Amino acid sequence: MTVRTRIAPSPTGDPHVGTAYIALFNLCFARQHGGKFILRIEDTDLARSTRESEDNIVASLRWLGLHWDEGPDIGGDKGPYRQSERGAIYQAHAQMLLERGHAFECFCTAERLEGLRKQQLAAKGKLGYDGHCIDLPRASVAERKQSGEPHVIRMKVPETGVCVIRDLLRDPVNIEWQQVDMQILVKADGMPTYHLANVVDDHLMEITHVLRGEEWITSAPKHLLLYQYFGWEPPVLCHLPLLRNPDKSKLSKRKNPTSIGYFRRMGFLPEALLNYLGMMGWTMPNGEEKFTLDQMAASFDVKRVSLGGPVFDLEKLSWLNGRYIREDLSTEQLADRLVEWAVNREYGLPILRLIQERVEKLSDVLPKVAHFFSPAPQLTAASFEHKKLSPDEVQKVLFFSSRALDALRAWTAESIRAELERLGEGMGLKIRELLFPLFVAISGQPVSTPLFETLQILGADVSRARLRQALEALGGLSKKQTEQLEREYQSLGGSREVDGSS
RNA sequence: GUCCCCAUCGUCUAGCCCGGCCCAGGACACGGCCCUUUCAAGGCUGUAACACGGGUUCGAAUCCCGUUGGGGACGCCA
Repeated sequence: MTVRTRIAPSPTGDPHVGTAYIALFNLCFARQHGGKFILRIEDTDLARSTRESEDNIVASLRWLGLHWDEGPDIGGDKGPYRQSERGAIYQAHAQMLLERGHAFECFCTAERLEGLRKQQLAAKGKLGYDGHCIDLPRASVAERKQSGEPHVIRMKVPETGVCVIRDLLRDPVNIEWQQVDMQILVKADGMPTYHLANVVDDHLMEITHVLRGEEWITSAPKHLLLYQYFGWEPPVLCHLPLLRNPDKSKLSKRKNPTSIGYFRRMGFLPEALLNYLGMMGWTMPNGEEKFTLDQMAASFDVKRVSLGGPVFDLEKLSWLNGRYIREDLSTEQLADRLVEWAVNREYGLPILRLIQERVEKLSDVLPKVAHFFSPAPQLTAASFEHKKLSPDEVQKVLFFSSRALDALRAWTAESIRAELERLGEGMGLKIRELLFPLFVAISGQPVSTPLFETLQILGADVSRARLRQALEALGGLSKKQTEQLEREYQSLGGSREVDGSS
């Protein structure tokens, strides 16, 4: 038996706790059944998939204490899709589907598809491809391909009948084929989409069980159908509940800290975080809440997973973390952990570099760098009083900055600077005015370590959390205000909301 | 809008599959008391839930149907 988890790299390479959550359950499931657990990090979106972000993901998961088996070598490499041989494998498989009549070339333009979507939306009917290119004559297809007209490959889907999904937890789930879209399998750039790559990889890697997030249920029919088209045995599927924000929506970085790096930075112990993840939707048979990975794996039973989406509760995580510090660590060990956490060179050196020329005594250091090692500062509206900026403007700056930073691809001081400068221009504010609320939000004071570098070192998630907390200290934003600000931000040329997930 | 999933304290959950032992148990948070030079921690304790309506049954948190509510999917993202 082989179980796998598949992970898409986030742009910053800092994986989502949801990723670790799924990986944890896969690992326990595999161990319980004496099988292998394989974890693949890959993305067909080449712009996102860098060696560096992959390494970061591996490092974060290892820090948590998660381990996995080496998967089989597909196409002569262990790496991602960018490897040419891998690309050829998907091409060949797509070709196979084309020849067997299970797929077709589609030349529809983005404009046509958009128009179609608008029509469908207006008609309040179901959304999806209308089959425009499904019966194109062979000769015409060949000709248009010859002339270099961009095209994609879509899968065909039965017009009638029902797809029965056997799920370990919610068996059976019935979805009518009519509801299933003619999914694009190969993009215009020749790269496979997740759906094709996923099925082909899993088969070649001899994956027998797939435990993944609930968000995949509705695309399961596509995957099952591909297995059928290829004549392969599909894996056993199991869809786990999704981690939630306090408002019950899918756990997202806009509303919560979600990256493993955030929890690490805020001083959570990996064993506590992993333990906490283990009690999301799952309990030990004896009801014990504190348990190690080994204990969890030893008594794991997927049937004990409860299906309601668990809300990620920072308070309970903190309590559990406290238990680990109190109960499992000697004072010597605590000292070691603290040193390892705080004054290691990787994290500490860049910080010292920022303050070395601003201190006269060693005792000046700690107060100046406190915001790198402490929870969010206690802020009130008074903290943000400024002779030029009105409270409304302060709020606006915080909101816009947070939105602007969300869209950033690379979390570096340089890109942060560029983005904020652009924002300042758009808002007609001097950079020093724009930066004032940010200094306060991040460090609790109007003057502090250089902001862009500070943000980089703190990381995207911690920074985001501080901005969010600052906004709350200012009284919070109503839904209406948020919408209003969002519109204003759009009119400034800001990008739309994006939320990376796994 | 269409389809799918889900539904026990504010939150995480036990119980549900195999109806009675459940006027529902534990944990976080919150309140009280004890311990204590302070604050924590610890001990004791309190408030707090089977979404609603119909069935089935001698009996339903547990089974069935409906309603409501929440979530997810509907991308040349994963």
